Amino acid sequence: MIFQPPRLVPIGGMRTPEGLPQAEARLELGPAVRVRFAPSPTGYPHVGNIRTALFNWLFARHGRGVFILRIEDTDVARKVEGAVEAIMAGLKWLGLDWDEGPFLQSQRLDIYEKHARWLVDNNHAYYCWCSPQRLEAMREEQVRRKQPPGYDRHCRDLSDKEKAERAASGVRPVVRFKTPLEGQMVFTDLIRGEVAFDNSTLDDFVMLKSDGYPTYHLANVVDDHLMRISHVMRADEWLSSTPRHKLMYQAFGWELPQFAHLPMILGPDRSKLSKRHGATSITEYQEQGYIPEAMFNFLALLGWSLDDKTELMSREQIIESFTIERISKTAAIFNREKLDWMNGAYLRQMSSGEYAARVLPFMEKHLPASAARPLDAAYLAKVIPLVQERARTLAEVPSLTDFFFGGDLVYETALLTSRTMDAAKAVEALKSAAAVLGPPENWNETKLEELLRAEAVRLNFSNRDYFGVLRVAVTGRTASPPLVPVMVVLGREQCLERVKSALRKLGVTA
RNA sequence: GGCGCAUUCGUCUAGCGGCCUAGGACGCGUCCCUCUCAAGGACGAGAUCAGGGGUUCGAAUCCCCUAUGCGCUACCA
Repeated sequence: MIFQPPRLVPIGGMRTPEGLPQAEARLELGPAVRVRFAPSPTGYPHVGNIRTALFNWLFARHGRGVFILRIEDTDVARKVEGAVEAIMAGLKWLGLDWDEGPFLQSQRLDIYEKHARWLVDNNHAYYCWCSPQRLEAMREEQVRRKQPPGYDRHCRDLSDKEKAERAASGVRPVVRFKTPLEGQMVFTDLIRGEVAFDNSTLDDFVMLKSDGYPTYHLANVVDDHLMRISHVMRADEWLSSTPRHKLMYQAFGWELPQFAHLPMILGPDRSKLSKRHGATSITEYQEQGYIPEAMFNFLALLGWSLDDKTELMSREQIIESFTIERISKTAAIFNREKLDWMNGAYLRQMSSGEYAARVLPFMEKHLPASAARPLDAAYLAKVIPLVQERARTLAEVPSLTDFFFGGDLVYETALLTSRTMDAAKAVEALKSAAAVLGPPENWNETKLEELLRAEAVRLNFSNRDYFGVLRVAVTGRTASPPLVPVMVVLGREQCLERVKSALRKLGVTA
């Protein structure tokens, strides 16, 4: 159901050889910018993958072009169940909408097979029957002799008789590309400039596997051409594959797209991002209470910048100013602390209504069972604004506010006392507070604040000490939003109850 | 090992020959505000621009070498 072929019509004028499917385009003249995000569903999408998607999307939106989603599911063995769904969910979460696709390469096998056969028929590729064992032994030997590993081209020059024999053996061959033995592949990368590779360092790579599936190289090149991709924007790890791809474009007689290899995103240990680096999947960030606006902004700044100072930018502003020219060349380490800060900054600038709506799912899920479900929306609306500027992620909010919902507070009695406040003084302070909290007519913020401050002065307590014990008694903790507003939300009954409970902890029974 | 790419504060980055005694942000420290925690404000520490050679009147910026890091080197992507 996820495969929705766009309405494509063939166009003329391409230099595709006869007998092959012709390139397609949405209209006679497609937009100049056509880019794609082409993940392989071998795992859940991490921030590096998503950053690549984001840059492609930004480039498309900036240039009023087309953003295509293509799933490169050509590795049957490594395919992970649910990965495609996770990829799409991640894109949707960040608001990266695609204009065409998702295309599934596994449903286009005949296309790649045709192209591979065309290359064989036209002497650009050949069948190879070498067994995995032979290849393995060959590699070991090469490593042992300190030679660069690579296919020894054993099947490249088989006689017709030998080919016929092997074909008759029933062993399913792979198709290998016939890499020129000499010469150089030079191409211009939009980010790195001119890059050159000697063909002699390239071996005859496999394009079509024996199971009939294409390798990345074949499927990627064929699809990029067929889908009329104008700019191939992908992670830096693909840079050294680009000469192979150019060779294929040349063999097919196709026009080369532009290339832009993005700097990698590294883990804290400076290595390629992987499962070992904690929350790698983008969906985990969502669960941890990061909001898409912040993630979008943060990711955009990982390898791209607007100028020397602007950090917080709207999605529109980023689209407007996004250019390849301003993408940096150097790999970046994913800095969680800065994301936390940025997420907090986005959370703080949100309207309280919007904020409450975003927090609600986290409250429903993480608040203790003592909070009756469904949660009281009106009560929540009073509680949540008290922590809006205090949380860096939405996931922190339940634990910051749980004392608003619990019945009995659980805390160490020692919290009620301090260096400047022994048990006797704590009792004195709490008793005086209880007297203030008693009369219902005292229950508004200004009055309570005024009276409590007066009590602190009268009993010769610092505000810090006086409000401190009261805070522990009422919230069960030493840090909280401003006490008086907290108490007003909590209500008279609850507060008195808790002050009494604190006094009991201190040995006061009356 | 071979090939390729990269190299500015701990981290993200600005810088594309003189505006740089290198700017911003996160984090960190101090102070202010303050009932605590945050938020906010002020100030500060932190980079001999990987090292060495050139080119130039002048280099973080251009060239070369070295070092280091990363990537690729699969019938993985």
